[in-house]
Amino acid sequence: MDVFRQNVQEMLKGHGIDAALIEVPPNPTMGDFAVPCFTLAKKHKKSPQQIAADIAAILKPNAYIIRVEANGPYLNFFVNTTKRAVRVLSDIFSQKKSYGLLKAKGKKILIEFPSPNTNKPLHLGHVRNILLGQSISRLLEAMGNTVTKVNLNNDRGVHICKSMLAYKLFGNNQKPTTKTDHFVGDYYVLFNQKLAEKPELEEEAQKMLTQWEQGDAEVVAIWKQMNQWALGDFEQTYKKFGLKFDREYFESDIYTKGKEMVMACLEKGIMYKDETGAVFIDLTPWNLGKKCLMRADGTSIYITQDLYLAKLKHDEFRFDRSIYVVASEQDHHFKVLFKVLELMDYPWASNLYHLSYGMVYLPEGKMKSREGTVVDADDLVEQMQALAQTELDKRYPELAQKEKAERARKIGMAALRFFILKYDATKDFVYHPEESISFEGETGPYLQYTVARINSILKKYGKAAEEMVDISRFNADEHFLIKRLDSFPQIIEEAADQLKPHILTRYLLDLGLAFNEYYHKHQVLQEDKELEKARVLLVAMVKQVLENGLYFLGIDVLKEM
RNA sequence: GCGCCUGUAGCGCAGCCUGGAUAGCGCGGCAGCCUUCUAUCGCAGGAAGCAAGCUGUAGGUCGGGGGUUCGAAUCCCCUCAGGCGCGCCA
Repeated sequence: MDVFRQNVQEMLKGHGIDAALIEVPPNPTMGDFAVPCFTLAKKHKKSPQQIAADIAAILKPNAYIIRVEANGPYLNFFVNTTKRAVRVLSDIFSQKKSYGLLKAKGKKILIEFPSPNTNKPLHLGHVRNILLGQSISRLLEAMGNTVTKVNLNNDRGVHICKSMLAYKLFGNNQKPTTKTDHFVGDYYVLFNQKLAEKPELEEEAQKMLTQWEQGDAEVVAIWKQMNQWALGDFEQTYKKFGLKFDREYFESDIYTKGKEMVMACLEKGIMYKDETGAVFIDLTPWNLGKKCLMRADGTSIYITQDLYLAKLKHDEFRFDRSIYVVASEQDHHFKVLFKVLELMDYPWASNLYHLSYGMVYLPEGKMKSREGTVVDADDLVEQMQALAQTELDKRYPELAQKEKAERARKIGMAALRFFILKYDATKDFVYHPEESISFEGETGPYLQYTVARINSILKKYGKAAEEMVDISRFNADEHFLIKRLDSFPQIIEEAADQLKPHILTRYLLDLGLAFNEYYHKHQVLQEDKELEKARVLLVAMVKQVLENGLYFLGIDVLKEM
């Protein structure tokens, strides 16, 4: 715990004030810590104002807390800003990239994402999924956990058969001419178009699934071919996001094991067969209704394989916690899944967690993959980079093509990542490409630009920042910046504990904003060399923290914009 | 019908879990700083606003009602509106 807060706690010990009452005042001019005295009023039969004044008069400041003031019904504590500055700056200076990291937690955490279906390419929704998964993985690692990233390929089921059927009927054995996952997706769209004319296709797709499960040679051959196309080029998309998995699962490998688990439950009486022969579980006591786990014809259902996969993941990794990053549309599915596993008596069932996230819309409206009106992930990445490129062309027509393309890539991705991660995951939002790439406002490029500005100052300074500076030269604005830097480790911990990257984005914007205000008010490089040295250290540390924070969002910084 | 999520300035969001001091931030307004072949370390006046920065300013029944509390955006109940789900799809 923070040495300053500890001091406040100790000061309050003899006054019957619970440490839980200590809070941070809304405004920095009110001090660094505060205690509201309302609750003491009854006990002491005095007004809170009087109590605050009385206690303030008795409390003795020390080396850490240099001032205690009564402010109306509040007790306000002011820390020794010099001591804080020394500690914060030397922490960042010595820890560099590790500033904000914690070794303590040491849990084994599994995180599953983005788990695509192999009948269509990745789209905007997957992008949110991937960005959340990556960011949360990094945050959890920062807390000293071992994070295992796994991906489940949903490569079997009726939906897969639909694109297969369309290809079989209308594909004329054509080979892909486009990115191969897109090629597969086009047949899924085609299926749904043809379905409007020929409703019997629905039944045919279902029949195809049965044939697939029975190992029909022709069906399996089409399946293999199309899956290879889909999966092969998913890799390309993952690469653009720098995404690698520690373990990949395939639904086609595991679904039969799920059926075995269901059969076992049937024997134990946890599940039952209805009059048609389909297997159900009754979850009405938990207000989750009845759930079918196996069809009368013996074919498996999505949840069936998920039952086994949960167990398999535990068998393989002995996780302390297993996180599923999946859209909120499936909230119900996961409630059911976790409840069934609990009823099956797996002790680890309580360590499963569904990280649910909302929809992403575009200004044009909702995406429908059946109609092919999705925003494709690859197109989106490309579009963002093109937007960044245009911006750079305007500003630096002289810049070498190669350098410009590299900057455009980083800026485009930063725009995308930051815009998507800045929203609370539970919420739906509209993605505005143009707005996200703006260099002003709450964007990734704004923060990259802030870092680039600092780089520019440091470059002009010409030397490395030195640790030993005259702290007494810092003014209130500088101490305010330092206070911000001081809170970074807590922010990381909070974002990691709550699995909420948006807490971090908010912090980084605050810090960036605070720095830019400072930048305009005070000149870093100047005549007074002692002051210059101190300011150089401060801005270098601001840069370090911005970079550390952006890392957890997967955003690269640039030397120059 | 039932369940879950959401409702905070013109628009987009944070704050709600862990109740406290004037409800923050961004975009857009307005007024400036400023910029105008480099303000990413720099700065005369005028004009313009092409601007990736900053300041000030306007703008709020925290969806509505009730309750708990010394104190409610925050907790509880009711209610209205929107989204998602309640599949032998995934």
